[in-house]
Amino acid sequence: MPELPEVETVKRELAKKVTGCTIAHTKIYLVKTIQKPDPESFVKCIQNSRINSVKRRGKYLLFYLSNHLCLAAHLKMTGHFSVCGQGSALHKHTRVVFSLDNGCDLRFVDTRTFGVMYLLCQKEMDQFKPLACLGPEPLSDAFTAQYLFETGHQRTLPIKAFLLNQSFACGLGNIYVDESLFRAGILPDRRTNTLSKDEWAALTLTIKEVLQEGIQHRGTSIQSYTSTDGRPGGYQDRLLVYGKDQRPCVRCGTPIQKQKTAGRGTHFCPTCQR
DNA sequence: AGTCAAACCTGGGCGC
DNA sequence: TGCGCCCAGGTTTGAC
Repeated sequence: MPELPEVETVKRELAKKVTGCTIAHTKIYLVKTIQKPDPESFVKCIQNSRINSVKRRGKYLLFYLSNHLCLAAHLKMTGHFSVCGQGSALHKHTRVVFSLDNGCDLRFVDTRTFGVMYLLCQKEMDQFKPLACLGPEPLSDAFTAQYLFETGHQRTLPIKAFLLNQSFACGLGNIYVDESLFRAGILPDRRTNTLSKDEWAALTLTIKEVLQEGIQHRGTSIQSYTSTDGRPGGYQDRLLVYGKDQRPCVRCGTPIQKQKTAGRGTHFCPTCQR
């Protein structure tokens, strides 16, 4: 399940592998992956465009192209990109293939078919709602304890729901939210209006810490995620609560509990988190 | 303003 | 071995 560290890892690898390449042709295997424009226009517009850069915003991968276009891709739960030789066998769940002028394919493979792509004009990206409504990047200077406090302290939703809402903090998903809350010692269903300034400060730090460590270890590989060359990430070995239902807490030994909060499987230590 | 459920999907894990 | 069932999850949408 790609969250910010996984998407960032993919972005860095793709930037090395496809920057400067030209898209010679595109084949769409699953039409619904292409959300905008219609598939014919998508293929036509993208043909012969050069990939100038690869960036990330929240969980979106952004391919900036030579003709003032931008290809925005969201991996959702099981989407991933791979770069491979054009002769190599197609994976069963291949959804879109971009054939590049260097003899390689950029392939989008997505088992559960939730992943989506949009082709946008670079100048209309500010008005494109899914990108426009994203909150600040958690690893940016704009993401401060003061920002979180001001955004959260008058609301009454569970802190977990708050952090999963991409318009407050973009890029966080289920795994890194559980890990950040554990490290900050805050229960996932605490209402945002009950957090003290110190707790907002602690949470700000643990979010940045957890995401940075996630990136350092090239993301978390659970179920399906691998980076562009099929190598798994390594952060799953460092998780403290996510997926640890009934296992002893690393700090106090209390069994980690699992409950549903904000509609998500949520892991926490009932002793260390208050 | 917030909650909840449904929708979109497939594969893995479970019990039988 | 194989069947049926449930669950996982990011995001949007709509009902309440």
